[in-house]
Amino acid sequence: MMISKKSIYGLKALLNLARNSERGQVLIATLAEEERIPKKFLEAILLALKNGGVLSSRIGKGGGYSLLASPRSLTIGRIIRILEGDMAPVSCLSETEHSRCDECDDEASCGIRLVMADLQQAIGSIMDTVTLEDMVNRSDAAALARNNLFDYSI
Amino acid sequence: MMISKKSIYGLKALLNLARNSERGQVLIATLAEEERIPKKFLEAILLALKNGGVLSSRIGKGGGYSLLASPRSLTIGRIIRILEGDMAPVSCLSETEHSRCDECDDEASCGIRLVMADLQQAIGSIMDTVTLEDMVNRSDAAALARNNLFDYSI
DNA sequence: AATTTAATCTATCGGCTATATAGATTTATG
DNA sequence: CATAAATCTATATAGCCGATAGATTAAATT
Repeated sequence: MMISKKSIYGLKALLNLARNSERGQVLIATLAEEERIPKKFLEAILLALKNGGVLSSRIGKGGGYSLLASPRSLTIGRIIRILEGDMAPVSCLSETEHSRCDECDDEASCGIRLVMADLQQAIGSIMDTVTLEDMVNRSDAAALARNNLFDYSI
Repeated sequence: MMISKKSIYGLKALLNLARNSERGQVLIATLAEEERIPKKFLEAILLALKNGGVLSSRIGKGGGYSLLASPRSLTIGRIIRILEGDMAPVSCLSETEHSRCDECDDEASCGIRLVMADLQQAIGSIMDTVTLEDMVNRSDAAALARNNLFDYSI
């Protein structure tokens, strides 16, 4: 039921890029350091995101990674699907490989599947709606609110 | 992001018990066979559910397991929490152990955490609402609809 | 008391996946 | 050509998931 570190790291890196669009190409090493992510691990993650069409990269001097999609159109769901593979709570609801349930005779009337389909729907309605930009904005708003509180409390 | 087999097995066993309330005490072996669950594995699951206050058991001849809570009041969320431990999408949102996030400076303004909190809320609003009885009813309704369709299509 | 039944406890195991690291290679820049 | 940086290949380690085996305890029946 938990999101992997891979996805968290990926999200952090993307959020960093979204926040610093003026920097152009950013080095893996820079992202790794700023977000405290194991560099080698981040390599694989960014590569996957590139293959997923979310990032572009340039090799060699002056190279690095940059966002391909706009933060306003890039949903967290798309990112998680690339890194996690799927967001189905049970395998018989997988969007990619329809691996049918070994154990249940009739999928259509499986009570568990029915509930899980609702759950999948609820998850999707958040994940496929919230964008990178939304996350940045919400984060900024929260930080601001916190600072204001801090100012007055002293 | 997926629910473990442990939870699926547990749910199936509980649904079986909910459907056959007239049987009284039911053997692990019976549940294992009817639901095609590895018996030894099911043992541990039922034991956990008993310790979670959901089942009662009787040892010895004529013994077995039976539901302690009523199917109408037993939510799927409660079951999953017992078997899965938690339903938090990220560890820093865990309900049990508040394991604070290693890597993020300020939890309150972490964009990822903010979205995941919404997700957790959405998940909970389903899981803590749907009961065993609901699942049985929905399953029956789906099976009925399917059979009717079948009747007319011939 | 003896026997049978069935849950409970203890221990273990293979395999898979998540996380992480190392080194070699390719591609581009100047 | 030298340098910089991504990319590829390979590996390691740990931990957890799913599953199994055997011994033990508790209750019921005879």
